Amino acid sequence: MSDPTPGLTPEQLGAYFALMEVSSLLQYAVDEHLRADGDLSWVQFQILARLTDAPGGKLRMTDLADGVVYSRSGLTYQAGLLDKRGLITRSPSPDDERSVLVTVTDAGRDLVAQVMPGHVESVRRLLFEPMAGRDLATLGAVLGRVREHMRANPPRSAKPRAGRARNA
Amino acid sequence: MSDPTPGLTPEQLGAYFALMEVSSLLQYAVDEHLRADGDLSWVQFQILARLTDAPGGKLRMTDLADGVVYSRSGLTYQAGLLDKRGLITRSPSPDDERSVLVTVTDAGRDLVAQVMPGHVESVRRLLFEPMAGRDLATLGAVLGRVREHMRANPPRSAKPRAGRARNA
DNA sequence: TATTGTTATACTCTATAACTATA
DNA sequence: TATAGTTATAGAGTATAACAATA
Repeated sequence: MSDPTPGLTPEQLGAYFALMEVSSLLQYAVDEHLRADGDLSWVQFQILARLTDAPGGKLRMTDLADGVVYSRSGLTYQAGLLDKRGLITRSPSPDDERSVLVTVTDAGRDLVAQVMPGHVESVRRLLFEPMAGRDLATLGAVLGRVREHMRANPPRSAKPRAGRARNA
Repeated sequence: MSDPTPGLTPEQLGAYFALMEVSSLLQYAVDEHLRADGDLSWVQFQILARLTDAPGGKLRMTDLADGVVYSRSGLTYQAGLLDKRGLITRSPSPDDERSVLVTVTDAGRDLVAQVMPGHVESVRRLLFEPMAGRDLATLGAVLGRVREHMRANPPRSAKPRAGRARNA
């Protein structure tokens, strides 16, 4: 980090570490709130939030896996937990009998609504409070571009099927 | 996310999600490389890198816990693994008999050196390739400021002692 | 009493591979 | 044959609390 960093300028290195630390601290804080306010992990919250946002509150497992989890069995596990708690429902898709349609229940929507204010407030306080309007615009633009770049350039060892469904 | 987001503008929400996804993808990719090139996890790499960077290659467990891990037992666990592999050494501190001084071994330094090029190259390719010089400057500055803000504002439920040593 | 660190334990989450069923 | 999903299993990592030792 002092010297053995050929290929990255000190400025880049600093930005890299700052990014990793900020996201780590943010996720930790947010996770804590979700846990306390609704007994939800970050992954579970994301699943519920995506469903809440989807038309009809329904998504296929595959669509859901996309971006939330890095393996299918991981999603099955999390969906199992949410199902047990009555926050989602799973049923075979009419279109494709192989697919499973996941649907948020009313209880699921209620829980999201219950947890959202505190969640959002954490993010606002920790991430955006110290940020000027101009900074926000740049940050959003840059990170958006980086995200697209990363999605288009999956790690060389991207698994053909078990990998993050993002690559599918 | 469509509506239930009082307190965050759509722009903020977008930046928030982009940040989380970018850091998640980056960490995943980087972790994969570290694992493949040196059988190291991200946490283990951070420990070794910090030691490599420290004067004399030595740090106390407490200093090391700071920022790397969220519990002391977690650090003990990771240090145990690195110790077993001969990458670090642990010995009682002369100054304070309670403390343990962790030292990188030559093998540890070698491993860091071996892993660093690929690591840095991943980061460069994924994170900085799509980034303009001006973007980098802003990103670094903003994230640096956010990091300071977060360090100064630990989550309300910061544990008195078990918490991330950062708060100690 | 407070701090440093370890240990025991329990638990969560993840990933791999094998398997079923449908397209 | 390829895709969607589940299951079994095994392993990595984490957190809590209890503990010992030093300041």
